[in-house]
Amino acid sequence: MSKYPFTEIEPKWQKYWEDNNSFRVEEDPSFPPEKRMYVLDMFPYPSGAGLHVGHPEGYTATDIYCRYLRMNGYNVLHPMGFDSFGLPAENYAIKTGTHPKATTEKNIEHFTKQIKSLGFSYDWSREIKTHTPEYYRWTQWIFLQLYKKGLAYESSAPINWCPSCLTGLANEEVNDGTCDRCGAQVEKKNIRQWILKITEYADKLLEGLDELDWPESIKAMQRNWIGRSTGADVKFKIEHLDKELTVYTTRPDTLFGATYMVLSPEHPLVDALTTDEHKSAVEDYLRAASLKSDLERTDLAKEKTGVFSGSYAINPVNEQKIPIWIADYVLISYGTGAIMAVPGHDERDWEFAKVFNLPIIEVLQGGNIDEAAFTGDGLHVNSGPLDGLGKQEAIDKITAWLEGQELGEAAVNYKLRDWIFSRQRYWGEPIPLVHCPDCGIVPVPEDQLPLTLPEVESYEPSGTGESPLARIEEWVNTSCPVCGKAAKRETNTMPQWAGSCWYYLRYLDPMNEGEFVNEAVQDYWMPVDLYVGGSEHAVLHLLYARFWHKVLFDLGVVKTSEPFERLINQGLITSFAYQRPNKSLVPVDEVEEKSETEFIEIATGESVIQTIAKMSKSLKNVINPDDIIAEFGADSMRLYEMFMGPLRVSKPWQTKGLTGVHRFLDRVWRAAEKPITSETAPESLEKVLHKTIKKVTHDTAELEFNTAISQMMIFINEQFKSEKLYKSVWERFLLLLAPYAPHIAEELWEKLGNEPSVTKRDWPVYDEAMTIENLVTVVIQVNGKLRDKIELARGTDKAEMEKLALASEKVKAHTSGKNIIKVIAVPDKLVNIVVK
RNA sequence: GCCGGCGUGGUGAAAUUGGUAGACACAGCAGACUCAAAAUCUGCCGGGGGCAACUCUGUAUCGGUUCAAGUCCGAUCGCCGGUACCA
Repeated sequence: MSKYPFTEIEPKWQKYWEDNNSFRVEEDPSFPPEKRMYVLDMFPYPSGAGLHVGHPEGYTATDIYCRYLRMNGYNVLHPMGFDSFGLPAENYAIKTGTHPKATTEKNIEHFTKQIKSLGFSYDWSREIKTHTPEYYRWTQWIFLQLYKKGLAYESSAPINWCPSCLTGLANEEVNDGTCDRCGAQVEKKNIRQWILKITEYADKLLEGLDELDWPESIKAMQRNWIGRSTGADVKFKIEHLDKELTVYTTRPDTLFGATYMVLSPEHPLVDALTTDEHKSAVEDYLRAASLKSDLERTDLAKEKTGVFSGSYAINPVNEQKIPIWIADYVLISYGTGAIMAVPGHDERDWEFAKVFNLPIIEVLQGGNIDEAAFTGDGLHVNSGPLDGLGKQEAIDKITAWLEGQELGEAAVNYKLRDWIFSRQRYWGEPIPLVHCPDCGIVPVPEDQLPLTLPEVESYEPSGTGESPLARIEEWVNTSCPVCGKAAKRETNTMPQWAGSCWYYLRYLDPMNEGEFVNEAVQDYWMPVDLYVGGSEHAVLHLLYARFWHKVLFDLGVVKTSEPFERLINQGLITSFAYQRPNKSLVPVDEVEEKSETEFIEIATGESVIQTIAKMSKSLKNVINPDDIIAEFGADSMRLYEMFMGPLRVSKPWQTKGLTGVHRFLDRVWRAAEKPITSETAPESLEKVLHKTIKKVTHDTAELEFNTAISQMMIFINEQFKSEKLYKSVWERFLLLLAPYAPHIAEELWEKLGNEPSVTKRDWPVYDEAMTIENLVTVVIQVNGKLRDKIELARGTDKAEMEKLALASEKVKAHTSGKNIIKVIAVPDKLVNIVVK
């Protein structure tokens, strides 16, 4: 394959852009507000593995879009940085003793080099790294604002504990009972933690979603995660005990069907409610439950277990005595940790009642409660005053009655839990608080920020679960900022999410030493007009960032209620892999390709099928962008990632497919070697150019890059037929190509004798009239089937079309001897003749 | 189970408001150039039937609406992502 000299021109133009600060951006007031765009990529965690092909996908998309916007007269903010606190560097430090800062900065250097080798138009002068004291000073400052607003509290409730990361995890960081980061089994553990009251913002986070231009799937995930439900809290009296038991239910209308109650094993009243007679059985059950992991309590164990406490509660609506059970299918973390069980109309309660032979009463008609719980709507029965009412009416009526009797009240609950914000680790932002024996918890004064990380000798967390910082005496021991007495620093650090919660704000004003971001600069750019990244951040990062932003909004320090106006998830880049008949996957290098559709596993000789899988080291199907750039060039890499398919869907990488776009660029290069003329181009070529400008303009604006590239290929195939290169046509084509393949476009632009740089030129315009053909192909159908095609002048009227259509010999063959019922003519499109 | 999304050639994919299904590529086949190969250029390329003109059929499956359905509606099957004892 002949290769155009991309190895020379790509570094040449990257150096040119850098030397000329081509992409540096300022808050220039001459751009009207609607011509200011903030286009943001999710910044990477600088892992030791370097860039993978997934990173450049989103980055290329935004780069093309930004270059396109600049050529259309926009002032574009397009920054890049690094999410550089994080566990892998610390774990590496534990293993090798290398300072996480050294590892991190080396990785950043590598990432920067890789990112720059793709020719992206970032304003590098705004680069931020979350691990630098200049940056995390303000992360700490924001934490203090949350603390002062009462949104941060200490607690030692049982939390998710990862025994491998030796740190606490938020609910959303646990997948199937395993740690989101390392995959280890998560345990329950009591340890002192800092927690952020994200639940206080549950409603705001929910409502804010409505106004956002985000994918529905992501909004649905966040709504589902917040999990708002409405119902009622109901108080139950307990027989022979002066205590009340409050339960939360979404179905207070089924109160007459409550035949027993269930407490979570961790419920505070368990002890008091257990009678002597049942004590040993209950204790055995509690012990067994505490030993179960989350995974065993949920995924694996659908079989209901439980134990009777010996006590009874009184149903407030009918004074019925109902037994109180203890069972681990009730979670302490949701609602009140206790439920009223209505086995007739709740699947879980039904299953439990079947196992323990508890009574099942029908209070709502419509199902067969001997077979299964009925959860639909219907008329109430056996429910006293609710009889004959439907679901919603009954809920309203009983809730009002409970409130009147002071037996309960309407209530709202959320699945969302507060956010465990502290990590017992070294490589994160120190939480800027001091524990004083007299004054209690005291914030570090803002003018003493940043509170920097001390040097440590060992990165191993202390055996007690405390952070390695706890062992640095000279750092931990400090004086109280209020009373001056000896005090101790908080030794927990912040989770990795902290830095990424607000980085988009710091890009606006990265050098500001007096405030986290200047107000006028915010007004100029915010909110983020387009945010592009992977859907793996659908709940975690995107929910946390929205939470912080809303807090900052309520504090009056940011002006928009939402940070990211429009969000797009790029699809995952997958790879081919091979699958055995039992569905297990085989690494690529253990398979031989017999033919296009036949593959065998070398070791066994068994045939396997080709399938699509995530890239992974174990499947040996990971593609390294460096190799691709070395062999085909950055422009080919960029173009291929966009040509593979729509940005938003996942698609498999095929290096073979890359040759197509590489050949296209090679053709562009060779086309430029033809003799240049300033003569007027033939109309046919000029027309193809206008169509190309139209399509590329539309598709680039809509981020439909794959079809824009197809159209440029059509243009070059047309241009290639010509012996000459028409300067005016060629120039405009190079401008279209520039956002997509900026290096070759710059080089060929210069080769035409033009001043660099193409990035500063105006986007070409098209003439609508030139995109329209005078002759159109009109299709003639008989009963909807294609029978003939005729070339007609554009705008031929219906009557004429019908006449010509009926005159067609091919049509006559299908209409002769039949009755023409109807003729439909769509101008410039088709004629359909309906016959019988 | 629930929520969200997707099913189009050998492969990646196009199809703007319902109006020629498969643009643009990859792979394949044939030819040109070449001593030869690579590269390049040209042509063919959903399936069945036919020497051919042509014809039947085809967008996961079944049904519906319409002059006309990949596109709209209903049901079913399959795949992907999320979530799951949240009362």
